[in-house]
Amino acid sequence: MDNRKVRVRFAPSPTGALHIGGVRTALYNYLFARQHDGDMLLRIEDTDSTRFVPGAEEYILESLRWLGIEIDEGLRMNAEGKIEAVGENGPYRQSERRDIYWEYVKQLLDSHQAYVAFDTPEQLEAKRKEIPNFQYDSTTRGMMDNSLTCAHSKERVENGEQFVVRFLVDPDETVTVHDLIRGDVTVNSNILDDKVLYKSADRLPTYHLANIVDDHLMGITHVIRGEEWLPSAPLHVLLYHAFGWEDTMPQFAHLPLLLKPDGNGKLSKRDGDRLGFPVFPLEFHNQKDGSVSSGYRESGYYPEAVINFLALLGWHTSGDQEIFSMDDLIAHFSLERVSKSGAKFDYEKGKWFNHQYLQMRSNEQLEKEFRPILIDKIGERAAKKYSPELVAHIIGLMKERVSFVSELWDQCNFFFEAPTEYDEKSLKKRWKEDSPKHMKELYALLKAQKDWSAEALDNLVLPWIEQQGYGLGIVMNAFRICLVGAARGPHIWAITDVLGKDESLRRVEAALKRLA
RNA sequence: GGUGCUAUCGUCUAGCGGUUAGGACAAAAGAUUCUCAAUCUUUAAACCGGGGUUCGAUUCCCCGUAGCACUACCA
Repeated sequence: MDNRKVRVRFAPSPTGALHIGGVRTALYNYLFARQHDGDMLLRIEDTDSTRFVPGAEEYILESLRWLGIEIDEGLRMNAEGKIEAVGENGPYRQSERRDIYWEYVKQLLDSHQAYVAFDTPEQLEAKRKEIPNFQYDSTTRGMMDNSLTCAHSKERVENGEQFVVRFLVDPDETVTVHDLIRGDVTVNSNILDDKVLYKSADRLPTYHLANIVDDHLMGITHVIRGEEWLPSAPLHVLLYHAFGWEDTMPQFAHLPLLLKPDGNGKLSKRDGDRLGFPVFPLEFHNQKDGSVSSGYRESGYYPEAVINFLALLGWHTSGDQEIFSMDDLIAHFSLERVSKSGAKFDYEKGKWFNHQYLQMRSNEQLEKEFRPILIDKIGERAAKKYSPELVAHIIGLMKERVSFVSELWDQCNFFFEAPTEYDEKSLKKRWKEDSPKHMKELYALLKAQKDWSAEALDNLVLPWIEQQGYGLGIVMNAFRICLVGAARGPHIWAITDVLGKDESLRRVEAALKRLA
């Protein structure tokens, strides 16, 4: 069984935006598949018709495409944004596989490993109230309304009465789940209940049945999923046994959960709103409840940074390496090195990763990303005056200090716009009584200067300051305020270099008018 | 309540019986500079508690404690 080709699947349900924890599950599946030259499948688990959210499926597939998680089989989004189904094992939406599941449900019914139950939700609710810790199992099914207790259940089904099919769990059996991350997990079957496998109301199976049947039919070799599934894994093992599929039962790996950055509990949609960071890869407009959730893409993250960040939440190599490309991850990833405990989500570190990836980009690349922002800020006509080369040069001066392209404007705005007001704090600290006098003299000095190179200005202004007996810091900072409007920015000659002589002098003039 | 999983700096983690318990984020300090950042250097910061096993436990076992998950005709 172990020389089969590795096949893993990501099987989200279209009940909303793809949670960042789900993204990590998809990523780990993908890394594992690629590393073993296996297949990555995508299947949609939409067996709960009541929770379906329009657009969620598209959203999930688009997210994976954006992140560079490629799907080999099943549903995926192509470059044109169209959803396509590839592979021989379809359909890949569970809602389209009704007939398949019913065949297998019948098989279990015929072999007396499952039975039909007529108890209504209301009756079950009443039982739970009546009996503390009520569980539908070997100790209670004899007093419930099902084919085990009712002689004419066949007729009732034929008469169209609503029913469910329950899995018959034998008591006092030891069930062992071998988990690739946690080792053997053993439970007694007494704690398991007779899970509902199928509902006649919508003619759809529940997750448990659909999951096992699909994984079997699709030749899945490794089930890599969130830890929340660990408690039901013994049930799944029992189902494989019931069908006689022991030999091809996939191996399990239950991933640790992503936890809230503060406090306790697993990361939820609300935490994003509450703490001000995205918990979804892309912005999502929920058509069902009208809510809008922010996304990493729209927040200015690079997919590589999100991938890198997520990969390290719950997995690490033995070395000190922090920056991993997708190829690096594929080369180094192993399930054995996945942590067993949950990881608190540290948004600050996510920003740091984006900073790293932004620094790796060329100025020319960043210029392309920044250009729309520039146009938005100063208008198309004004932006045209700045060549790609010049803007790339400006970005080169400032990129080290930002984590996102969107932060570039606040750092670079003075290159494109003369100050219209002067930062009060800077003035208080850096604009002295003598500053107007200094600036007037500096203005005259610079006006007479022909060579405007940084080197020439340095050789001109510094000796002059010394000659006059002025303080270097006092003059330069006042000059900076004239040019920038505040005490910030790169080296002063880098600024004069970009602005040029005319604009630099104009700004000194303007400042003198306002501040003298 | 029941069942299961987990437990190293504030956070993500390295460590797989003997280490000055390492790295990164965040924090602090210093250096640098005309400013703000960035950068560099440095500092502070952890083995949940108790029993075993062992010459020796952060590491292995048990108990406790805590956290998390599950406990639906949801996935």
